[in-house]
Amino acid sequence: MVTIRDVAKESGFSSTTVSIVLNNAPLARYIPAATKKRIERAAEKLGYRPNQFARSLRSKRSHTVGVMVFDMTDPFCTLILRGIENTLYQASYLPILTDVHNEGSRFERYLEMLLDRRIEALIVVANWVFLDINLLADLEKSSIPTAMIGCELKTDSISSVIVDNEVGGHLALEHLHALGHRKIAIIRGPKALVDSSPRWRGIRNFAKEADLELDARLIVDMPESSDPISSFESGYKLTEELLRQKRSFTAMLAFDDMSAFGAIRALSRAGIRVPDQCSVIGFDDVATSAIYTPSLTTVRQPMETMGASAVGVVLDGINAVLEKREPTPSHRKVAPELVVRESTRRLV
Amino acid sequence: MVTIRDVAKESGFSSTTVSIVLNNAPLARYIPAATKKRIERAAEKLGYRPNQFARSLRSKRSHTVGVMVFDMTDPFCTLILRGIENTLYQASYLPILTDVHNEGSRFERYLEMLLDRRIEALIVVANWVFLDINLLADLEKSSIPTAMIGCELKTDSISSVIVDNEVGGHLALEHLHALGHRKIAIIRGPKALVDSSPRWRGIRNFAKEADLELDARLIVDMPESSDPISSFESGYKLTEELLRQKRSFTAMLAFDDMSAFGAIRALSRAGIRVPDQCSVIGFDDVATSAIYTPSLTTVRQPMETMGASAVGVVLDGINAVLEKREPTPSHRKVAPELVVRESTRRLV
DNA sequence: TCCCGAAGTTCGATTTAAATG
DNA sequence: GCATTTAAATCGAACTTCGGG
Repeated sequence: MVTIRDVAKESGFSSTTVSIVLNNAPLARYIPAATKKRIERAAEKLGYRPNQFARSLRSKRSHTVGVMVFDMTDPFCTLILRGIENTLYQASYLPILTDVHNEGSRFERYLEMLLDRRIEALIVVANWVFLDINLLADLEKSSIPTAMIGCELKTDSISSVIVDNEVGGHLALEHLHALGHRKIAIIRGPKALVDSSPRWRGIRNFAKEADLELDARLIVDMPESSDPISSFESGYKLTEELLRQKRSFTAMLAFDDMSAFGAIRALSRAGIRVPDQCSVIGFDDVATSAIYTPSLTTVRQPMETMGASAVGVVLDGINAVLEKREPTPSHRKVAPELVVRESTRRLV
Repeated sequence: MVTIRDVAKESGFSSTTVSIVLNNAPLARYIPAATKKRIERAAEKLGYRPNQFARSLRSKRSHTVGVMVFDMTDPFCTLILRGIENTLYQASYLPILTDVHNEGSRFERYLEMLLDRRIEALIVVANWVFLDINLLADLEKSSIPTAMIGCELKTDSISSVIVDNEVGGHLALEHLHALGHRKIAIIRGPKALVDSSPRWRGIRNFAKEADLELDARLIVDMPESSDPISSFESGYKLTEELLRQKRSFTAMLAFDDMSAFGAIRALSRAGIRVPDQCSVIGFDDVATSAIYTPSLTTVRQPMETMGASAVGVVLDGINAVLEKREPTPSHRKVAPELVVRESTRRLV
């Protein structure tokens, strides 16, 4: 391995000078162009690459950000990860990816490993998670800039980026209502899930504004569960149950895209065509939604943007720490967007 | 930050002894249990965590593996990443995740960054990629254990884990044939894609074995393209085109799941019900396949296993290097598996 | 005082060589 | 020579201090 001393020898200067030149440190102002050129040429010739371990040991910086995902297989993650990756890339940071599989023990072990690696910030993708108090305590005392995506904390010290669920719920019902639907079945999310209640609030608010009466017999709740597949299954079973009870409805507002897919399958099995005989709207806009048959009308969470935004937040935090300012956690709520596709249709 | 010297002071021994004890180094044999206990207690009391930078600088090890994905948004990646992550976790390695967005320049920059971090091995998830010769050269000279998933190289120095495409193609056609289908439309993959030709070979082989004549007018080719969405669109357009030409077929064998979804949409738009009037089979078994309506019959690539296998390969490589043995690259070909769901049906 | 460059110290752990009784 | 412990060198880069012109 070629070290800075080799470059020093090759160029005829000391390692100090080489360091100053190659890092373009403040002192480089004083160094004549000729010297710089000779050093740069020597470095190039030898193919010198600074040893990051040594550099990090001295500077106490890793240029690394930890990314903790609660469940990689959740389709919600993919675009968020893309947004995170892309923004980190531009800032020359590298992400260490960990997947806690929704297990507390794994969370703790990974957090410890990441902290040992001196990550400069942490981003947690807390999709579909029933938060554990202990984990939060761990996060808080980690004392590095931290941002959570998809889940707001009471804890003020941790930043968060979430979608405005209330606006989203409002948007979804508004869309169905505008298409003329009045008998609307609604699948609400699991009680313990943080998204469930604001989303429901948005729905109720719109109903009140539009003077639309929601039929309690058409409102069902998803059971507690912890993964996307069970969300799909819940959507399927709940819809099947509604159909068995001969409830009549012309549209279905599902908690998320996965449960919407479940609903579509149940309707389709029962011989009810979507959207001809029943409209279905989801929430999230996962990758599958655009390629489903029929393609799914849904309320999009701008996931790539959310990932990018979380990186922005923690990068600010890192800079604050570097400049010895107090890092100010920010809580961002991004606007969802209605994406109209084939699964909803005007009531005729 | 508490250092080894703090522990030394607290325990009353030198930092040398502390290091020996806490790492359970060979010399620890000679150290009396009482000493060990005092040191361990001191370390615990102070909450000592060794500085990984210093450790790595000395040991020249990072306990980190680079993971390069060519396109994160490809649904093919998700489970592979899960397999990689899970296996690394068990071995106490951490992955640095990079996504090259199918761009050569990004590949080069990331490769450099990863090498600078002294990753101990590299895993490349080369889904859906038209390989560039230059990139391979870069990989070869990197001289760390490297494994490619999804794409075999002529280069013998780089390990690979791929699915047996020939067996898979064989399996797919065999399934349709067993259901009584004889007029079978086939969507072949893009020529430049490495998977295309072996998969087609498997199809042809089965046809020969079963004395089944493939109608050339029912065989279409996907154009060159570089992402999963265009695969979906190709499937859609090619099927639409076949229908417009009034070709008659009772089953469709798509190149992959994405093109199968496109085909299903085209059939469905044309009023042809799947599987009642036309069976469709895909390849891959991405997450969407199980939740599609109808759920998709497909040839599964055991993606999680492939990820785990790639980790196994490079971990062997790392050990070989450590023990100064010659690392032997291995080329694994895993067996695909037919997954029968709703989208195929016996011809009546 | 300004410019240029070098010697020496530091970061924190591991390891070699050596010193005790 | 044996069991036990440690001083000192090392890894590679960055920064502080200093000296000569």
